[in-house]
Amino acid sequence: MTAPVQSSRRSPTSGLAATAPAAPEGGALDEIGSLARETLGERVTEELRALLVSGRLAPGEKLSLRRVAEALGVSMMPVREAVNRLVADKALEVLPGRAVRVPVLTLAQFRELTRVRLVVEGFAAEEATKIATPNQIAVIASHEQAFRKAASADPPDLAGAVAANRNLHFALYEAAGMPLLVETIERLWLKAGPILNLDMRAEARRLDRGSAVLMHAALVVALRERDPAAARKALAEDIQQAADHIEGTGRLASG
Amino acid sequence: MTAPVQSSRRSPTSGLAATAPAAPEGGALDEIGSLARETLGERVTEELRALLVSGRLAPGEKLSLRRVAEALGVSMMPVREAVNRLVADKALEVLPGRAVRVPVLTLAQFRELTRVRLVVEGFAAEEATKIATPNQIAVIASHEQAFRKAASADPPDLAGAVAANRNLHFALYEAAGMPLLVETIERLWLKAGPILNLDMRAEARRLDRGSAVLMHAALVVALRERDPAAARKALAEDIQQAADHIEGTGRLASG
DNA sequence: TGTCGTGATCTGTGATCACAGTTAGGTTGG
DNA sequence: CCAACCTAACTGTGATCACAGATCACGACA
Repeated sequence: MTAPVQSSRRSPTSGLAATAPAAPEGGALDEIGSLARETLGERVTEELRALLVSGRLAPGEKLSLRRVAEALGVSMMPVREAVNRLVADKALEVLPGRAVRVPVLTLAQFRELTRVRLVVEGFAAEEATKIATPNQIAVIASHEQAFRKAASADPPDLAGAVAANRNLHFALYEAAGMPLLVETIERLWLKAGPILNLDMRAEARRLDRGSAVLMHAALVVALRERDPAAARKALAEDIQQAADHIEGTGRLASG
Repeated sequence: MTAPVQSSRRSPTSGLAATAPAAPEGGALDEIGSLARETLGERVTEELRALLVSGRLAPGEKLSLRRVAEALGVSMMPVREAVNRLVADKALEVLPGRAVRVPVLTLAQFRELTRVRLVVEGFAAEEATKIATPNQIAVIASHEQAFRKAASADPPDLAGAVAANRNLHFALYEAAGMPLLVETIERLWLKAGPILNLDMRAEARRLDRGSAVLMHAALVVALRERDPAAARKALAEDIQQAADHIEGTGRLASG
């Protein structure tokens, strides 16, 4: 005896990043057509992904299929599907005892992740700088502004900063016009999110120090001046400084 | 009333890449400890992945959960799990009508895939060249030899060439010592495999022309001479020439 | 007091069933 | 002879049940 399933749609967490087929200027009916195409399992997957990249699921935290199912108001089945997908992506891991948890990266793993991010996201930044439209650049700049505001508010709007940071980066990557590349980067963020953003939420000081703000500003300037190398450099420093900070916190596994 | 599930282990397709329990020289108890923690769903996933990268599943080919389940002697459930994982990776896709099939890449998608491969695999080649052990280089060279033999045999051993080619590339990538990077590359191959290898199987001529053989040879030389830039160049040409050839076949969707 | 055994309760996995949607094939009416 | 409809057999999705294994707490024994 459990779930009144199909209806529950008040997820407090994320705004689904729909790959919606919807036409640009759709009439009233188009929404319906694209709406129903989404499976419960996919919805749960998006939910968990959002939780991971935003750091609301901490490294080492354990998940229970039944627990999650109950919390989301669905049966165990769609949760199973979602968790399996994330496990396949190594965004979650199953312990020998069958328990599912958010992986705790070792120092070596985290460094490798950072190196890969530098290569892939750096490439995306270069490409984006070459072909971004003025409109896209404006959108990126607006996210930059939102991040700056959230970071410098008193008290700092941590959740807002995390969201704006994500929006800023992905607006940049999407401007490169390479969907597969964006997809690859999303997978990397799924792994980095729990530590990076858990930390950002925990320590407001890092925001105040403002290194991220400076790097973001430099990035926008590079975009406007169409300087791919500078864009890559700014992004690389953003990633590297965040990574250095994380290493300093000692929250990584020794393995 | 159907399947005698747990036992049936005679899948006609491939030799499971077993994480086999048997320890080489283990003391009496050691074997027991590491015993198979592999799930049926994982096994099916590996099966399908192997089918995809080797090109035995052609682009556009449709899959039926029930059909695959029966062919593999398992219930629908593990197949569902495997297919879901691959769909999440976009290595398979679900059509509006709920049918599952191997994606048919558009020309634009294929070109993007090639560009991403050049960046990521090129990076891996450089890193591998820097730190590969002599032993690893020897293994890579042996795969190169196997590929050359399979390609130049009369008649050409197409399946052997495909396998040797895969082994060669991944031995190289693994030598970079970055597991996450290898994982990323595997996902790219999952998408490229169906077209690349379907074609390699279909057209023996490409092997005879020998461009792949030459690039591989140059790669091994670069490894031995510790020349990262040369290694990257050889690999890039290998990838690019194969891609150019595929574009010429016109098997890509117009999209 | 410390330690081992034991059982209740949790875990994910797999099977089976029910269902809604689509597709394809065959038949019937024009 | 062609077209349209209608039925029957498929599709994946989701729910429910059964099960093996692991964990943890409680209790008994040393």
